[in-house]
This record gives sequence, C-alpha cells and structure tokens, in this order.
Amino acid sequence: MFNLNYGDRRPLYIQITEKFRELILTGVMNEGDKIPSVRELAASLAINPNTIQKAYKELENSGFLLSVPAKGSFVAPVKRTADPAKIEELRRKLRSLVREMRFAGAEREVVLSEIESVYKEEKEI
Amino acid sequence: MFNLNYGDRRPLYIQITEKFRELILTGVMNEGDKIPSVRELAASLAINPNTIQKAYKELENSGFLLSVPAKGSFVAPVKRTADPAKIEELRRKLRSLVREMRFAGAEREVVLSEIESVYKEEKEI
DNA sequence: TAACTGTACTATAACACTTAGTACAGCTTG
DNA sequence: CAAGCTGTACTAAGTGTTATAGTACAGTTA
Repeated sequence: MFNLNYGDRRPLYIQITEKFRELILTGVMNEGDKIPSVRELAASLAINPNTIQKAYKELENSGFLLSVPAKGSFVAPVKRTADPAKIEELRRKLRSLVREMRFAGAEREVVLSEIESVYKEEKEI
Repeated sequence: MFNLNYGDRRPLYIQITEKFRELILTGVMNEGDKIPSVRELAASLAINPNTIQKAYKELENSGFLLSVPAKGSFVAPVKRTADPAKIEELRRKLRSLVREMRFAGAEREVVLSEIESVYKEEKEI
C-alpha cells in the first residue's frame, strides 16, 4: 500500500496517519472505502499491529476514519461544516510556513501557484 | 522575553527554536542583535540551561543564530541566496497544509489573503 | 580580579515509542 | 456450527528522547 521511511525520525504511527490523511485529502480514497485491517497492514509493513492500531485510533479521533469492531476500518464521511477553530489553527501554521518559504527565497508567485493547484484538485468537498 | 506553553506536548527546546525563528522571520529581531545568554534565558524561563543550549545549537545549525564563545549569541546575517532544495521541501509541506485547510472548509480566498499578508510584512529579504 | 560568555561532559529520572504476547466479543464465510 | 477474520484492550519489556542537576574549562568583559 505504501512504504515507511526509517530515515524519517518521526514515530511510525505518525507517518502512517499522514499517509492516510494524504490519500483521503487528495481523493485517492473516498468515503466508505475499506482500508486494510490492523493485522493486514502490520504484516504488509512488517511492524507491530499495536502501532497500526495507534495510527487508526488517531485517524478516527481526527475524523478521517471510522472503525467498526468485527467489520473493519473505513474512510469516514466528509464533514461539510467548516470548522473555524481548526481553520484558525491552520492559518497560524500557514503563516509560519509561508514566512519560512519567503526566507528561503521562494517568490510570492511560487507560493500562490501552489495554492491554486491544490484548489483545482479533483476532489470535491 | 516570551513564555513556554506546558500544554504543548512538543519538547521545550523545539518551542524555543520556533519562537526565535518566528521573531527573526518576522523581522522583530535583526541581523547582529544580541540574544539572551544561555544562563540568562534559562533563568528567565525557569528551566535548565542545557535545554537553552540545545535550542541555540539547533538554531545555529539551521542558520538563524551565530554563537561566539565568551561573547554571546547573535542573530545571523540573512542568506540572500535562494535554496531550491529547501523551497521544494517547504512546497510539499505547503501543499499538505493547504489541502487540510480546504478539507476543514477554508475558502480559497482565505488562504490567498494569508499569503499576501505575509509577503506584505515589513521585513525585507 | 570577578563575573560573565559558550561549550562539553556525566548521571539520573521521566516519558514516548515500539515490540511482543495474550485475550475477548462480534461478524463472516465455508 | 466452526474456523477465521475483525477491532479493541490489556501487560511487560526494551530503547531512545527529553529535561534536569551538577561540574568544568577557556576566553571575554568590566
């Protein structure tokens, strides 16, 4: 399904949550899609099932997944209500990131075009 | 100078590096400015000097600070050369972040205006 | 000289991350 | 029905990171 990066010093369960978040946010996976079982993905990545469980729990808490005992884990239905607190938090992150890009020498147009391309991605929300 | 957030689960030395990065990127601190000594800031924040030392070392490695034994630590001169590898890395982070903002319900205009306001900040680079 | 500066150690405690193993209740399929 | 799957919930152990405490040294400054 995907690979882990052991050079990356972030915890494995964080890497896994980000992979899924990416797959869902980009529309590669859609509402209701079944994702690999805890044991299945653990075997496929050659890591401990507990680590997958932790990742899935995180994803469920943040609203990306829905886990049903004895059935499996699925991509959660997309919330259509805007979340102001979350947006405000992300705005702060965005500011910090863009400042750093500017510091690294990124032109304003480079940043803007990146935004545009994301808002043109196929996924409808 | 600033405060630590013990609710934040990130390491203290990371919080400290981010504070300084923010102060430098926003132009609050400028090239050559003297920053508090290791012991001074440790006392002011009521934490161990080793933690400050670790933060300063990080900041020096990433080019934000310049530490001189027996003299002190200072804001480093701004590199004016664009760093393509760094920009590419930050572009990936930006994409991911903007996708998440879109997912959370942020309008395209909200994101764009944030970019504009950063590029209008007083600091000239 | 006295007080400061960054830097470099050792040692210790607390915590997070990961693995290993076991167990249980519920669903699905042969 | 039985076997095998599902998510979930534990305990236990090992490892690495974070933070603290304490000490020390060489160089600068007042």
